Amino acid sequence: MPELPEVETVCKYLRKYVINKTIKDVNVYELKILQNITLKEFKKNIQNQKILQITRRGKYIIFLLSFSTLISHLRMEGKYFYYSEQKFLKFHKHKMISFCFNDNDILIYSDTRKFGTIHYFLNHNFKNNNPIKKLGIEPFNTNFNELYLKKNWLKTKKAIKKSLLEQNIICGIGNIYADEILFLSKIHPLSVTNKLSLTDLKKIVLATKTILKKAIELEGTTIKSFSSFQGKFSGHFQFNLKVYHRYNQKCFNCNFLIKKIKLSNRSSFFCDHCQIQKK
DNA sequence: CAGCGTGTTGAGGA
DNA sequence: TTCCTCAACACGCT
Repeated sequence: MPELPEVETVCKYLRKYVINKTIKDVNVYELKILQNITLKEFKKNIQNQKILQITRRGKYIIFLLSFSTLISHLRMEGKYFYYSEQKFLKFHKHKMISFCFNDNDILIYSDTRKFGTIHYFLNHNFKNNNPIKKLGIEPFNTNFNELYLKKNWLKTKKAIKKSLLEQNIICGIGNIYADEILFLSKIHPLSVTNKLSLTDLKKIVLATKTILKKAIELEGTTIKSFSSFQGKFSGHFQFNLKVYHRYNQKCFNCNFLIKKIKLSNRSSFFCDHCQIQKK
């Protein structure tokens, strides 16, 4: 579900509700959510820590606590819910973890497919550790430009669509926005990555920044199940999608029909007529 | 009932 | 090394 704009939106709402709250206790319902720490150690350490800051890196949400760091990934369907009453806990069939604050408000992480993860560090030194360590550049970083891509894609022969999804080069782009970026850049998803010209790379950079910025403004894309917070805030970027999910519909530029192919088992939508393939 | 999927990882093979 | 496909994770939806 969530790509950079959706995660950014979730962060925005989380900040609104839980900044400066102190965690009293935590309940873990699905042990597998904890990636790098035992339940015992986690529970012991997190008590009485205050949430100082909430930031995003790639598709990860980073909770900076008084003396530790909690890093959450929503994978496909993870969602946060916030309540002032404990009784709402029982309505969440797929909850993986819940936090209870000093004022007895609660934050629930719910995930129907249970793919979500939490990494927990006993300090603030998370940047030099996985999963954050392996992430590539942020799309809004000023150093993200055509020269960065040229350098990193010099030897990359795979399809450009796949390259865009590699989080260790650029982080935050997922299947939806990759298709949209390539459409706006007029580049075919099967184009060989290192055959792209500097001009093409420049187009990709510009399209990436433009699309992600717009999607953040519209609070993300709601196709199937995405809601950013409390299950009731959904995005509006779906009304701005130019190719994604538009199979067999007319291209907004040229009226040819949008095509759909499978690339690494993921759907790719594109316009065969507008998007040029470099072999 | 079978197939699908907005994400990530690892195995196995070419 | 590099790249690919497939499976796994688990569930609701079509």
